[in-house]
Amino acid sequence: MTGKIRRGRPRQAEVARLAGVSQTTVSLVLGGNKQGIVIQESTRQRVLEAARTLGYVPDPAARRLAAASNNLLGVFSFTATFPTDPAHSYYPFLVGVEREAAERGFDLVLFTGSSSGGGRAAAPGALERVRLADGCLLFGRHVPTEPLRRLVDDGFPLVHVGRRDEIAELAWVGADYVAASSEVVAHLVDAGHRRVVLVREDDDAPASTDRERGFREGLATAEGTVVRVGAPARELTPEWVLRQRAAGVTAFVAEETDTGAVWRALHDAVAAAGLRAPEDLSLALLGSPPPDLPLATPVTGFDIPRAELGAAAVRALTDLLAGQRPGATLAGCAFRPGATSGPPPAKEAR
Amino acid sequence: MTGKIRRGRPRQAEVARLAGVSQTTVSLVLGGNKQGIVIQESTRQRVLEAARTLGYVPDPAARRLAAASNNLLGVFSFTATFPTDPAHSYYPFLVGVEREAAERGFDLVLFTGSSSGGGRAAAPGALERVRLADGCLLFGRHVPTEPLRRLVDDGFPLVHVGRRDEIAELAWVGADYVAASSEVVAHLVDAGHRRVVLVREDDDAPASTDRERGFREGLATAEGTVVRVGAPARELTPEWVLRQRAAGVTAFVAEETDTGAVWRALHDAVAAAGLRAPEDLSLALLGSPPPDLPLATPVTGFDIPRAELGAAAVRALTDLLAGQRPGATLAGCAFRPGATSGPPPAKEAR
DNA sequence: CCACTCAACTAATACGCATTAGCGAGCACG
DNA sequence: CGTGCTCGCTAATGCGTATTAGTTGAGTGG
Repeated sequence: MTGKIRRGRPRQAEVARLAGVSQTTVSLVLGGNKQGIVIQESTRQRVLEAARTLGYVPDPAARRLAAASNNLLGVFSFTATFPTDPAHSYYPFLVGVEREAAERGFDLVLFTGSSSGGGRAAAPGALERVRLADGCLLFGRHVPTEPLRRLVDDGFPLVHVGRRDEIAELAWVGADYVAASSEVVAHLVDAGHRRVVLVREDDDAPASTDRERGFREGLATAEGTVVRVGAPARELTPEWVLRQRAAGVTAFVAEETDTGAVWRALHDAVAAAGLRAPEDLSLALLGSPPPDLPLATPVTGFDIPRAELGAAAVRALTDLLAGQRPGATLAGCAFRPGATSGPPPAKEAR
Repeated sequence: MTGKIRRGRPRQAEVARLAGVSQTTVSLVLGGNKQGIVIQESTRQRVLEAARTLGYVPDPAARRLAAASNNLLGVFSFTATFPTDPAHSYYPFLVGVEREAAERGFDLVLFTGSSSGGGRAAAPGALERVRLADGCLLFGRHVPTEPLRRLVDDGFPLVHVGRRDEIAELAWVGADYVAASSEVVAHLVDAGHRRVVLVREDDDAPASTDRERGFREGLATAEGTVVRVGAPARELTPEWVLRQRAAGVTAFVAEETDTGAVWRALHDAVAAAGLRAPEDLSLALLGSPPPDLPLATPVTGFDIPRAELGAAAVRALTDLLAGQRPGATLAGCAFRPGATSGPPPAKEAR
């Protein structure tokens, strides 16, 4: 059978033969030539010409094996990178990742191991595959610690997108939720609110605690309470809202989570109580509203610069590759004035 | 520079030393051992034990070098894979691609060469980079023929997503636009329309000509005109719409393109003319509306099974890799009744 | 004119694993 | 007691590239 023609990829040796030089010379011309070995221009040109003619492309595996690099950056997440529902995807990050990687001459390897069968269970050792690339970007909060530590200990360049503290040596880039949350709350306080409530999930993810910290910072002299809810939809009732208002609360702040459950519940409770923002009270969201819940009015809050974070992650990773220790990047979030907040209602102010 | 400290990962050789066997034996025990070489159980156990003790993990690069394939499928397009505007992206295809690739144990390489700098000009030889993978998926209508031919001639496994006829040996998978377009138009004709206009871009991509063919087939006895526009937004004016109507046209059909420009322009022109679908005229789209243009009413047209096409492309590619010739796949599109079409307005019918 | 440097390459080797060929011991058979 | 086999394992080699250690031929200086 002729079908299995493995003629495909030309090797350096073939380029060498065509150019009438040694394989070493080809490697020197086409590879990095970090040693600064001098090659005559005419020879160089002959080699380049031959390589172009044959369509030579270096083998990433061989390159990697020979202890160099292969211009490949990995992208790994433990959920599918392209889930059926785009709302849960890393698409916004990937926009920045692709742009920045292209700019720096890297191609991207999407490790699909995690999503095998479209199911949940990741194959054991799936993470190990990333070693094919020069370095790897990690997405999502659910990357298990143990296999990760292995890679980190071996000095494999890794950058986690999103804050990640339990492995000290693991580089990460994240958004500055503290500053952004603080800014949103300060905006409310400036508008005249004296009592503000933060509603958050009962969960201690860094993203949540950061927001709470920012909330407190932004309060300054105003008074704030934090309410932790386990089951938002059940606990955030219209009665609860009215009770808070009776106690003098004029502004409600919700944290953003994967599901947007807290914001949804708060929003629904307010509506069910017959109240409207910003006339009767002010509402703010520490993040962006879930994309599947298109509201007529834009919500006061902030936008996470996802594409920028993706790009920053690539930069951090290439820094690592260059042997530099990148400082953990904290990207600023853009304040979104929105239209769900304003001055507290007159009758209740002061 | 001392470089990376190599002490991290143990090699098969070290496992072998600890277990008191040869490296070959370790490879046999831990690797596939496709040859079915017999190893005594006690030896096997000793090797496994040693591997566990040292925390051995195979080096994918070395493994792939030795195995002459790297389990990498390429994804290439001449526009950015993740454009800033998700509407233009291949996301829906990628959903299927990722799923299917994962199922078959392949990782994906996204070649960013095409999008370098976010600009249009592709670096010369960008396509050559795909040789790094075992095979490659091609997206988009604008992949230039010449570099492509090179790869095909070399026997490099390639599958184009979307019909592609000018290179006979190039495998492709596509949607059956002819049948789907025909169905949509027939739906209009059945509803009573006697004069229908198709608006398409002035471009001869197979996807466009197929739609036009389907349009003609669907007309049957009704009368149809095809209008080619170069600059949709400028040429499709409200006046143009009114003129068509005066000439007896009661239904307008637009082709779907990457940008959705034609549909947008048509839609806007109709609205600007003060006309409404389906009361005053019928509108249909040979494809899906751009996702960033959320309309209240669903549009009459058809849905391209993008994820399914992506998956089919991966299957075709792995078939090629296995040495089989895959038949070109034509996936059927689902008719979408929508609510922008109906019977022609009474006063003008007949 | 000979040791000596320098430019421009090349030969040889390492990387970690898979695979192929082969080797020694034990055993059955004639 | 020699031939032939099978079992269980190992030595050797190759994959494609990067790197290190030469090698050669031309020029330089004394």
